[in-house]
Amino acid sequence: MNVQAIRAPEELAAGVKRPRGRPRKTEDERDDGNRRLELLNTAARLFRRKGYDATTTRDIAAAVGMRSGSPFYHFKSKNALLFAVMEEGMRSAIERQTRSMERLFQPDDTPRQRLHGLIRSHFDVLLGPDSDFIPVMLYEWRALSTRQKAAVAQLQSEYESPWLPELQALRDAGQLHAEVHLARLLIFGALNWSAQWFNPKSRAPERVSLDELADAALNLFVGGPA
Amino acid sequence: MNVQAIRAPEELAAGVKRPRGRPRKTEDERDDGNRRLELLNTAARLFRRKGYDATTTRDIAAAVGMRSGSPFYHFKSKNALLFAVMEEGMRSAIERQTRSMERLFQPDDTPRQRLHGLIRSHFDVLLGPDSDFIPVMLYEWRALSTRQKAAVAQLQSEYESPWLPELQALRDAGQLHAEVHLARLLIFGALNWSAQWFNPKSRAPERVSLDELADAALNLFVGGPA
DNA sequence: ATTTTTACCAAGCACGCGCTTGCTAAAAAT
DNA sequence: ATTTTTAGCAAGCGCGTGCTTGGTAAAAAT
Repeated sequence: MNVQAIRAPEELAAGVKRPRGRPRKTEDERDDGNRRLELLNTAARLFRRKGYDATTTRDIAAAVGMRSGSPFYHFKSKNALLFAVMEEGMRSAIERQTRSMERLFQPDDTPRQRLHGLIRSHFDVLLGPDSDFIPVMLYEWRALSTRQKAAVAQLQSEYESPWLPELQALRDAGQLHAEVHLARLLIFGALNWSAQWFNPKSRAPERVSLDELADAALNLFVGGPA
Repeated sequence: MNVQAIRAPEELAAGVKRPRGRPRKTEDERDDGNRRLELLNTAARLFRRKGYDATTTRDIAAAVGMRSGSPFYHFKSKNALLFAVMEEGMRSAIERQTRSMERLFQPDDTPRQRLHGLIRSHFDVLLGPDSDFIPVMLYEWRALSTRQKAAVAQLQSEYESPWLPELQALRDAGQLHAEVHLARLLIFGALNWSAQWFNPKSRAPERVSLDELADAALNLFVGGPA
C-alpha cells in the first residue's frame, strides 16, 4: 500500500512535532489543573468573540494546542465547559467585589460613595483585563439547562445583594428618583450593556477610562456631586 | 418491494393532508408576500426565543406549516432571513418613532417631555406586542456579515439621531449630569437591557406597565419631576 | 385555450459537529 | 522496581444541519 505521503488528518497551527503521552513538566509548574484553566480562559475568549454555538470544540482545542478530542478529558461536554466558564466568572466577580468593598469602604462613607465603589468594581469585572467570563454569562445563558440556569441565578443574586441597601439609602435621602428594584434593573442594564460598546483601545467617544466611565454613570443615576 | 406502510419522511404537526402546488387563495387575500411576512414574524419569534444558531430552518418551516426546503423559496439563505428580520425591525422602529414624535410633540414641549416621549416609544418598540425584531437585532448581530452589520448600524444611527439634541438641551439646563455621548450609551443600555428581564405577564417587581417603566427611567436619568 | 409564473413539496446530498473509543507514554505513587 | 494515574493523541461514528434539485398544480397572464 503506497502510503508514503500521508499526513496526520488533524494538524496544529504550528508544525511542531508533538510527543506522545503526558508532556514533560518541570518541577515548579506541576500544579494540578493547569491546562484546564487554560481551556477555561480560551473558551471564555472564544465564546465571547464568536458566541457559544458558533465556537466549535475544535476551535478551542486548536487554540490551546490540543487535538480535537482532548478537551473532553477535562470537561465532560461543551455545555459543561460553558457552565464552568460562567460559574468561575461569577465566583471570581463576587470575590473581587467583596475584596473591593473591604478595601475601600470606610464606616463613615456616604451611600453615594459606596455606590460609586460598586459601580467601579463592576466595570472592572466587566471591562477590565481577562474580562470575558461575565459577558459570556450575560449573553449565552440561553444555552444552559434549567438547573444550570438556577445555579447561575443564585450566584447573580449573591453578587447583587450589596447594591439594594445603598440604593434604598439614596432613595430615602432623595438622591435617587425611582423605585429601587426598577432602579437596580435599569442601572445594571446601563452598566452591563457597556460590554457591547466599550473597547479599551477604540476611538472617541468611547475612549474613556473605567474611572471616567464609573463617574459618568454615578452622576447620571444619582445626580451631580452632592 | 413490500412498501405498503411507508409514510412521508417529513410530517407536519397536524396530520392535515396538504394539497400540492399553489394553495388556494381567495380574492381578497391575494396580496403579494403574505407567507413571506409570516416567515419573517415566525423567524423573529424563534430567533429571539432560542437564538439564531439554535433555531433551524426546519423549525421555522414547521412553525409556519411548510416543508423544510420551502423557506428557501422566499429567502435565499438563513442568514438573509436573519438580516431581513433586523432590517424590517429597524425600519418599523424608525417609522413608529417618527410617527410618535409627530403625534405627541408640541412646539413648546420641554426637553424633558420630549425625552419621555422617546423613551416611551422605545419601550413600545422593544417590549410591546410583536416586539421580537429589535431584540433579535440587539443580540444576534454577530451572525451578520461585515456589510450587513454596516447596513444595520446605519439604520441604528438614524434611529438614535433624535435623542442627542434632547440630551444636550437637558445637559445645558443642568438636568443631566453626564457627558451626552456617554449618557446616550448608558441610557440605551438601561432601556435595551429591559428586553432581558421584562415580561408583561410576570410577577413582581417586574410587574410594571410600559408607562410606569418609562416614568421610572426618566426619573432615574434626569431627576425628579422638574 | 394556451402559456407562464407562483408557491410550494419530496427527496436527499455533503459537510461539520459533538463526542467516543482504544491506545500510549510520561509522571507519580508504592 | 513495579504499579497506577494523568494527560493527552489518532481515528472515526452518527447525526443534524443548511441548502439544492426536480417536479407539480393552482393561479395569473396572454
